[in-house]
Amino acid sequence: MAYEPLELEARMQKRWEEAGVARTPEAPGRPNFYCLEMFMYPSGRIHMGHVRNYTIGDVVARFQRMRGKNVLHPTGFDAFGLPAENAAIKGGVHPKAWTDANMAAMRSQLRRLGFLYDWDREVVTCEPDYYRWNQWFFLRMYEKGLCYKAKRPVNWCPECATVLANEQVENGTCWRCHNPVEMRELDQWFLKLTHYAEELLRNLDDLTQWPPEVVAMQRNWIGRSEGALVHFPVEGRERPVTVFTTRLDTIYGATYLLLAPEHPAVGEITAADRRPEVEAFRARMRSQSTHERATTREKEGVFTGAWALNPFSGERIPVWVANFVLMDYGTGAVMSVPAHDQRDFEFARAYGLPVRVVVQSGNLSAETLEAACPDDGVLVESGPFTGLPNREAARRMGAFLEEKGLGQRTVQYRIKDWGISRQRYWGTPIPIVYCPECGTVPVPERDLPVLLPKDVAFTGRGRSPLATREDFLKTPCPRCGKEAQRETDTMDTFVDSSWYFLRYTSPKESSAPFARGAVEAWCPVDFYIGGIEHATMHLIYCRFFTMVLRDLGLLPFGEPVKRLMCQGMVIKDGAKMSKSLGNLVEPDEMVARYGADAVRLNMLFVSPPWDRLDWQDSGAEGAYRFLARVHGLVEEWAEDLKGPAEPGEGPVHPLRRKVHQTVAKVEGELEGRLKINTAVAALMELANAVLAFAASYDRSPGQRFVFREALTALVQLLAPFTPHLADALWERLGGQGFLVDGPWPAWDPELAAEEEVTLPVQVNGRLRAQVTVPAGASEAEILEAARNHEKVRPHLAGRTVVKEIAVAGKVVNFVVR
RNA sequence: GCGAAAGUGGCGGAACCGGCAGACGCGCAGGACUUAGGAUCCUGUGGGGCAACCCGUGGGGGUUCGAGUCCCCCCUUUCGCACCA
Repeated sequence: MAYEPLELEARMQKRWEEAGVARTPEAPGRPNFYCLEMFMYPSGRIHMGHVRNYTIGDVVARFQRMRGKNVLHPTGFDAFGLPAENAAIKGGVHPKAWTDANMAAMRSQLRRLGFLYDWDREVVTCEPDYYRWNQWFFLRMYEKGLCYKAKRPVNWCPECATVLANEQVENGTCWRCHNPVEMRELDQWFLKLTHYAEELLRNLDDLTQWPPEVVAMQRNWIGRSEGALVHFPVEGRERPVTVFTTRLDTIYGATYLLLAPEHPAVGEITAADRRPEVEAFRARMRSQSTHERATTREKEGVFTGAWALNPFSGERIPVWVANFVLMDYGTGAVMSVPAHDQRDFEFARAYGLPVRVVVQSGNLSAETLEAACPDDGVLVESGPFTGLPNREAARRMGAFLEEKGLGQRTVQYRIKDWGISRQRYWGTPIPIVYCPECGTVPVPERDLPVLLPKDVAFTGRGRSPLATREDFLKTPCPRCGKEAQRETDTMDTFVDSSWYFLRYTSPKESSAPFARGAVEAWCPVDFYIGGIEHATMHLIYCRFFTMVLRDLGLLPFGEPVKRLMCQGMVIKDGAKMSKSLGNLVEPDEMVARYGADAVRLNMLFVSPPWDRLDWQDSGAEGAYRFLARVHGLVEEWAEDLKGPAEPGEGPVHPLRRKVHQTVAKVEGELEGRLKINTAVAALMELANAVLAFAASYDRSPGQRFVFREALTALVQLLAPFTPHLADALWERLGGQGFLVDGPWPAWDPELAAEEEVTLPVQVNGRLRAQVTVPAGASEAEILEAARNHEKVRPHLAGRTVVKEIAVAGKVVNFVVR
């Protein structure tokens, strides 16, 4: 029978379904393993990026189950979000209907690919059963002071008509639509990410099974820096201006002060002496978009007319406003030290402000300086601190600062609190009521969930659509009963994805977000796979949530994921696959042609999982041919292999050795470094060896034993990669049940060991011959064999052997003169 | 600009600890079987000589008996951050 993957796969999937093989096993006494892939946004259809991500996960999940573990391998949908709402605005479909239709289509695509998901545990975040717990967490955090409302300048995307979190702004543009982001002063709900900044940073050291680039990106994102707050008295202002600096040692070189255009002190200190140019400058800065501000490199500024006092030197220095000083980092004010900071240097040169060297690291002179010098050195012109090495000086100056009440040492983080308010419909309603009497009142737990109303007007602009529903908006105050108004913003969908992995452990739990016992049994996640684009969004947020839930007493651990892998991007014609570029490749057509097994295998084989993969439609054909050969082998010999077989006497048959080596190789890859492409290559090698063996197979019991062992092992090893074919062939060979429940073949190191080794023989490092010696040969025996090799002798003749090197199992090298 | 990763046949890639460079596959070439083949099977496939041998992992230097792998300089590509004081 020819290899007909469509028929075969349909048959196997039906039988898996009937037998319920995907149900999560919870056998007592077996170790648990939680294999998770980042769940999907229901954008429409599955594309090759999904196929790659989920195939890698499926291989690991199936392998671990074959190894005898209980494996939790769930999936679901990150079902809230803007595209559903945009579709509603554009096409008049309700976001729920749009989402449901997409999920149905994607589910069937996933099933077709044969992924072993326990669909009974599916989590869909737009369901009230799920999002009520978002509201519940919100209230718990509110009680603990980890959730608060504040009026703050926030990132606003005019295109999406909503606020964005700091993490969701890329290069001054919206992470979703890539239009320029503006700053707007809005009342927003925030989660206190900064409360965990230190722990988020510190724990990174322990995430040794995370890709180092993700750790680096998070470290950079958290952006810890040690420094000091220093108060500079300003003439004509009661309160001083406080700056943040990491270079307190350079304070004697601070020749002027800089304020961000938005700094509140600017208005106060210019009030006495209204300088129109200051207001004009601020107005111009205000009119710039975030993107414009972020990309302008020229240093621009204007003198405020005010003067400050350097608290260390007592020097009178001018106060300027500058475009490159950011209001949202530090205090929005900096002391400018042009000799030792490049930005300050450029500014000073542009406006003719004084440059003073205060850390001498050679023979720097203010007159000849061409760029700022940030190097370490010895303090000069620094009052009582002159002569000290600058690092030592920084310590003493910090102590001095605090002693004299001039400021304090502090730590600054770049990471900010997480703004979660979204002025949109398709998300979790924020469970807050505003009462004219009682103020901000949290919705009592017994009234959860606050249901998202179905019918609203999708204006797509301005206020949240929820505000258009009087019956949603107006509600009695939970505290005093008077008429009050609900919060109409919804939550950022990243809240939904911050804890979904916990919900999978007990998805039907109705009295809590998750069952404590179930979470303790399965979590933290053993292996998590997803795209690196979430390095500073989802992967920070879910770590934060885990810490918060731990501190709320809900979890016994503070890190969600033990091992993380980021699969490489699937690109097409040099560009990332995306709907907007129109280069999405869906698996369906190829699956219809070559079968799911071939598509999966090709995806795994063609490059290491974490490398970028430029998609070529042609690849699956090779995988198909390989599978057809294996299929043909089993079809041809299955009957014969039922005949008498016994292990023969004498040396280990080379095919047996290859079998045991291959099991060791594949097992090692799937257990360890996961360079899955080389595991697939090893399977192909084994298949080639079996094919070659079959050509001279003599049907003796001894050979039959070797043949049967080899073919059986090959089929078992294929099971995680190409489960349909493997199960079908397993049945053909007389195997019981489905391979996902094992057994995984055992390998014997003695059978895998080579009896002879072939060593390269070099003369002066150049390859001259190869010698084959017994595996246990001594150094002397190896050298003897090498010396006498006919191709080596001429190279040694008439020369003096200076050195003989024999590295067991590796190489022989003669150094001659 | 700063930071990280990477550069290997016509292509995807392999070489895990410094030890035979190019596993495995695609493609290509020749052959077999065929009415035919874009099916299947066999053989070959880094370059030059077609033998001995020489050259070869972005370029240049170095360490070593031995370097794709380690060190220094340079080039290129990709990714991340982007005035973080």
